[in-house]
Amino acid sequence: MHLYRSHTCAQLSAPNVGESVRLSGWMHRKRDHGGVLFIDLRDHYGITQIVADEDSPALAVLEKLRPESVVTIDGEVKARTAETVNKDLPTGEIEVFARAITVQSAAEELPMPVAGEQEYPEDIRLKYRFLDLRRETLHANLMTRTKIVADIRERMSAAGFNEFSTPILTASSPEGARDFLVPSRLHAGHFYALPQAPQQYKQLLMVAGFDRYFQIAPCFRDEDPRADRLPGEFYQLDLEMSFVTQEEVWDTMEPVMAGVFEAFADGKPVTPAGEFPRIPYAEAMLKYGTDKPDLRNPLIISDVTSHFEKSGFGLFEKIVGGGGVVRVIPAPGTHEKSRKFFDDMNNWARKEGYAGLGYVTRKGGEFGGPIAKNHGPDRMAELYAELGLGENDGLFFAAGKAADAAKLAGAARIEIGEQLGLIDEDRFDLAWIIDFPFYEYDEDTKKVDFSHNPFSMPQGELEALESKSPLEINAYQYDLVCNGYEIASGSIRNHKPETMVKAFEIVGLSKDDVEREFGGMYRAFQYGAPPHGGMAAGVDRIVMLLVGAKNLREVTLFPMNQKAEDLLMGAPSRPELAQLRELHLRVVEPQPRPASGEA
RNA sequence: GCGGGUGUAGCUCAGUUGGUUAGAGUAUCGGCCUGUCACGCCGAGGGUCGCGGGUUCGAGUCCCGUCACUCGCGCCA
Repeated sequence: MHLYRSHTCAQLSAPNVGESVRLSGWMHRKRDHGGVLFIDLRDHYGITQIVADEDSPALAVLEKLRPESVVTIDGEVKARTAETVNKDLPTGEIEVFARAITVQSAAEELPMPVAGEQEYPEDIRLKYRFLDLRRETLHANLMTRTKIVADIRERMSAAGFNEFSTPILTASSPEGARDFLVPSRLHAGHFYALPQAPQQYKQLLMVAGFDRYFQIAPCFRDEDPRADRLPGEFYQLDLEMSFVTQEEVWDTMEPVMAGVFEAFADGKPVTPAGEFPRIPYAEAMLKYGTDKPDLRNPLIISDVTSHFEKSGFGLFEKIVGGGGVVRVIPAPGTHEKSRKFFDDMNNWARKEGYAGLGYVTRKGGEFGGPIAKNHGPDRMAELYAELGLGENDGLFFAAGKAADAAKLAGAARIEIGEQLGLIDEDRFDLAWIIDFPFYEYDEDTKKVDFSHNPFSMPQGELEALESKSPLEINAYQYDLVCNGYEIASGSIRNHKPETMVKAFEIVGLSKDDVEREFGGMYRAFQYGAPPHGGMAAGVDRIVMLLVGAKNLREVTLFPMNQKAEDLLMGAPSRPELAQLRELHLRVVEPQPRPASGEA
């Protein structure tokens, strides 16, 4: 017989009754009745009940062992009597009567229990991640993740993509996020950088003629995390295609993305391939107040600025007069909501850091609230008619500079949708957001900068760069969104050196800068580069959506905490002095903050 | 860097208006128990109320500071 097991803890059922078997696993739960004792023996595959009584030499050993100890049980498969069958357990028709036990590894008292799905503090979960990962939900999430990744690989291969691994030690590039740097031993004062994405490499692969590339690629960015953004490192489905328009990228990837979602959506509806809405960025910002709209939310924001150019409501008139806008979010069927509901929304907006959220109530056709009073019932009725709102629909107002109003309206749309229970949780609504602006005006630096990816091709190419105002140029750039999350981002790349130089000139970088910062790629484009484009999809976020997790740590094996510390391995840590010397480094400790009064 | 939330036993939490010795469940340890599957029953141990300072006759409770965890803003092409 095998040293450790003849079966897994999920394999035995009625037909095995009478067999002598050997099982190994963790003691999930122990139920000690004195003369008889039950163990739920758990392994990766499932749970089997072990039973021992006074006829078994295992009884005395099992009584002393703590949960999560690892044991090997030799025993006999017995049918359970009708009253003792456990219908909730796949192996519930049988149990294994223990004849002998080998303790492989006894467990100490646990800092956090494995059995049960209680919540535990994040720092303890991370420090004892190996225990946390034994727990049912997290274990299942990670298994789903590996299946999703395998499924992605199959679909990408079937679509004619080839997987390549690109370097991890590479050069720092000045665009985008903060880099992680790796000091060079051989070159004093020089550093490698970990890739923020394999962006330049995959473009070089296209120049090298590989036509369709993909990779489940680790990416590294030294930025502060969010619930949907891991600190430090994350994985992307990175892909690139030659000789394609952006429409072909979408048409190629819709079946892959819809296919993966459908395969793991557990029957929940998914936007079918070929039917992903394509929403221009400007439209998304107006209608949803964000570039990553949750399309499960039926509320649509409208611009009603023209109604308030001359209004009895002085505040809006003043805002509009100053070049601002007024946006509205409907709150359908709120005639039975109390004043508190509307005031709470206003308080919510203030808490979020906005000036406030105005509102109009409407109950059986009667308008209420200060905005309606000052604006007048006739003009309110006119506004409602234009918006197609009914006699029991409330209306929220976000006013201010266009960008601020859009942001508030977008946040309010989400909040109202949630408060009114308008969002169908059991759906995956996918859509492309397209036509992103190529440049944006940075209020802080008072200059024009790339709004997203500087490697994107501007729509209209060189001619547009030379003839149009930078802020009017869109890029062949697109995001894929799902339920309010950005799950992929991509573009058709700028493969023409002269267009690149011009594009960078507009943000104040010279040809020399381009050659220095993107030397490899710039040089490659001098020797025959195919038009190409692609995208990168956040694997972590896709898994998070599919398993219904609210946080990326629930789908990540060994995540770091919010301060980018690995509490299990103890990273980052201080290196030995000798290591620093070898790397030509010296640490300059940060100065303690001066005590108040000394400054 | 900034703002919100949380912090009481290993863990999940309660703790009134500032008032006697800070409680419960669970886990742990001991005892009992032959059909449980979140087994049950009896008992015990377990606390710098995150930390520091202040107000007060008296602080888990009020004030100030700070730390940890977390969510968000900035940031993330």
